[in-house]
Amino acid sequence: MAEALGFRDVKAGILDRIRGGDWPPGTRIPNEVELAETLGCARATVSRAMRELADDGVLDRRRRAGTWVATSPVRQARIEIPLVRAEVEATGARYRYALVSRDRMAAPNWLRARLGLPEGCPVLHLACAHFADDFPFQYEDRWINLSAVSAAARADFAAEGPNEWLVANVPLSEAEIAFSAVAADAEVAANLSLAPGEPVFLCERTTRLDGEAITLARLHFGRGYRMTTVL
Amino acid sequence: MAEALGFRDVKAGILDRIRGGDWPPGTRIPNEVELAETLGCARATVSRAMRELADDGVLDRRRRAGTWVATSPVRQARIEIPLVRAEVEATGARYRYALVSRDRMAAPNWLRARLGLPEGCPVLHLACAHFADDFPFQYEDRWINLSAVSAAARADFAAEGPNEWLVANVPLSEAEIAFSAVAADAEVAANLSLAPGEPVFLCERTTRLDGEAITLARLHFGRGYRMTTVL
DNA sequence: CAGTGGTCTAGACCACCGG
DNA sequence: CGGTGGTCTAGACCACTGT
Repeated sequence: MAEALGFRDVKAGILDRIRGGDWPPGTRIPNEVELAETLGCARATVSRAMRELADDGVLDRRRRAGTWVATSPVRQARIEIPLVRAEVEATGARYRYALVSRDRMAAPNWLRARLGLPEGCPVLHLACAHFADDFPFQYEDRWINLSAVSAAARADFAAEGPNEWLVANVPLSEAEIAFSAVAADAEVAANLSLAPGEPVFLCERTTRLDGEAITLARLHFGRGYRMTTVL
Repeated sequence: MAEALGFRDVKAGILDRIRGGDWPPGTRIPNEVELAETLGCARATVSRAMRELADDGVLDRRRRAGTWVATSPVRQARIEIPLVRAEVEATGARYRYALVSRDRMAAPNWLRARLGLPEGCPVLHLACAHFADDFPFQYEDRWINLSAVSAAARADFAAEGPNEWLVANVPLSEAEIAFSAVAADAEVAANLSLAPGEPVFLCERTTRLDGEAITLARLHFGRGYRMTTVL
C-alpha cells in the first residue's frame, strides 16, 4: 500500500484507468468516499483530484447523481496571451515597437455600437507596429475610451505600447477575446508587408471595468502565425 | 462581521481590492494566515481562493517569498473546443454531416514528418463536410494512423463523423491544438463555398496516445467564424 | 427522502528558498 | 534558520436532485 497519496497521484490513477480502457467514456465511476477508501486517502484529496479533472473536461459530475467519464474529451483548452514583447523575445528575436499614428476623435458609430459608448464619446485611436528583428510581427489597431481613462490623453505612446501603459495604469479589468481569420485591408497589408487580401490571424480584445468599456484592441498577426495550446 | 465566508467571497474581496486600486500591480499582498485572520475564515479557504487567482494569472505566488498582484494580467484564456454537432445545434441550426472522400494509403512524407510515422505507415484519409442548415460550416481534413487504430479501417464513416467515432473507440489521449489563418485552396474553397484565396480560420489538432500519433485533424471553418473565450 | 458532490474548519507536516 | 506556500487529514454541514 502506497503511503501519503497526493491528489496528483489520484488524478494520474484515474487517468490511467480511463486510458487503460477500464473506464470507457460514459462509465460511472466510484464516488468520492469509495475511492478514498480504496486508495487509502482522505475524501478531500479525492475531491480535489476529481474536481480538477472535471475542470479539464475529463469527467462530468452532477450532484446526487455521481461522476462519469466524459463522452467528449478535450472540451476546452488553455491558450497563452503573452505580451507582444515577451512573445517576440521568446523566439530569440529582438523586439522593436513603433507608433504609426495617434489621433483623438469622437468615437465612430461602429465603435460606439460595439463598446456601448455615448454619442460624441472621446476616444484615442492608435496604430502600432511591433517588429521581430525588424520584420513586422504584429499590427495593433487600438481604441481607448478617454471618458473612462482620461489619463491616456496625456500619454504619447511613442516609446511604450498602449498595452503596457494600460496594465500599469488601469488596475484590472475583465477581458473578452475573440479570434478569427480576416483578409488584410490596405492598411494592414502595408504594415505587415503582405499583399492586400492575404489571410491574417486576428485577435480582438475588449476590456471592461465595472461594465464600462476601457479599450478595444485588434491585433493583426503576420504571415504564418500560429497560436498553440499549453497544457 | 460576515458569517461563513466562502472561497468565492475571498476571491471577490481580493479582486475588489485590486480593482479598487488598493493593491496596484506589483503589490505584495498579505499572506494566507494574515488574510484568514482578518477575514475570519480558515487558511484553507484563503489558500484555495489565492490558488485559483494565481491559476487565472491574477496573482503571482512564490514559496518563502509571498504573493504579489501580477504585473501583466490576462496571460491566459480558456477557449471551448466543442464538437461540431453541438456547436451547430447551439445556434439553433440543424446539423448535417457528409463524407466527401475516404482513402486508405501509405502516409505521405509531410504527414510522416509531422506525426513521426515510419515509412509506408498505413493511414486513412477522410474529407468530411459539416453543415448548418445546409450551409457549409466546417470542412474537415482528417488523417488516422491505422497502425495505431486498426479498427478504423473497418469503419465507413458514412453516417458518423471520425471525431465521434474516435472518442467512442479510443480511450483518451493527449491533444495539441494550433490555430491559424490560411488561404483557402481549391478543395477547401469548393467545400466551404468560398472563393479560392479567401481567409479561412484553421484549427489543427494532433492527438497522441502514449506518444504515438493517433490522428491529425485539420478543421477549416466557414466565412466569418469567430472563436471566443469563456470565463 | 437519502445519496452525492461541494465546501468549510482546525490542525498538522512538509518543501522550498531568502536572509 | 524561519517564514511562506502547498498539501493532507478527519470531521462536519449543506445544497442539490434523482428516485
